[in-house]
Amino acid sequence: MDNINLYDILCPHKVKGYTEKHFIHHHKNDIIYNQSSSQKKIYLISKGKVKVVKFSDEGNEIIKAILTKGELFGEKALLGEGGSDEQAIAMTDNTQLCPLSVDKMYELMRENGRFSLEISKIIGFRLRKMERRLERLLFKDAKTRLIEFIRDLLEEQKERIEQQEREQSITGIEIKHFYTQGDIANLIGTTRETVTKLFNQFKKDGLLEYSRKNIIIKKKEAFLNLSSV
DNA sequence: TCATTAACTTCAG
DNA sequence: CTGAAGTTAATGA
Repeated sequence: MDNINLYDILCPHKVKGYTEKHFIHHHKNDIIYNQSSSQKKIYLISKGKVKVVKFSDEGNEIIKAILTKGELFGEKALLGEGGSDEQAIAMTDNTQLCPLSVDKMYELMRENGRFSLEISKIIGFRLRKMERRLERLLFKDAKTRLIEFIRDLLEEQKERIEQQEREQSITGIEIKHFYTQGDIANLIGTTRETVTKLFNQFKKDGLLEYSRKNIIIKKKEAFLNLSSV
């Protein structure tokens, strides 16, 4: 996955016909859209954190993704899919979004092949990622799920990390992230406490260290070779 | 092995 | 200062 530099392509008013006023602001827990929003739009996050959730019949929420600056959501509208029971909710105050109507999106895609390609890549990638996540939740234990979650992050930041490996000594690999332990717990279907415990266990084993902004992988090889059930 | 509860400490805004 | 995040331990499925 290359840089998700969609933000550069889309939002900074490079898009003709867009004015300053196309930003939307949300507060924490605001619903950005839900099943009944007829106005289907694609959103690009320019500030804050957003979760895409779905509610089961019992009413508990299943978190499908947690997204942040530069990332895109609402892409189901593009596929014409009735991804109906899906909601997007702001997780932070002062969440800032760029909405794009589906029509505008199509227009852009028609006019600009490069843009169109980027979008398909992102959507494809997202879908695959979600599938993998679901599979994991069904068959693996919490520890494995966390390991694979981190592997996904590694994969996503591959280019940046490889460059880092070349430039720096072998003391560690830095994965940047924006997840709290609670977020991670939600995404891998476990509890905050368990995530804490696992991170501490990894730390004790000298494999990696978690902090709010990054995860440092100390022993990549050892980590990658960890139990894959 | 892990979720749950619950009490506690630390952190960020 | 306050609420959120993170930690730790006990308990039980």
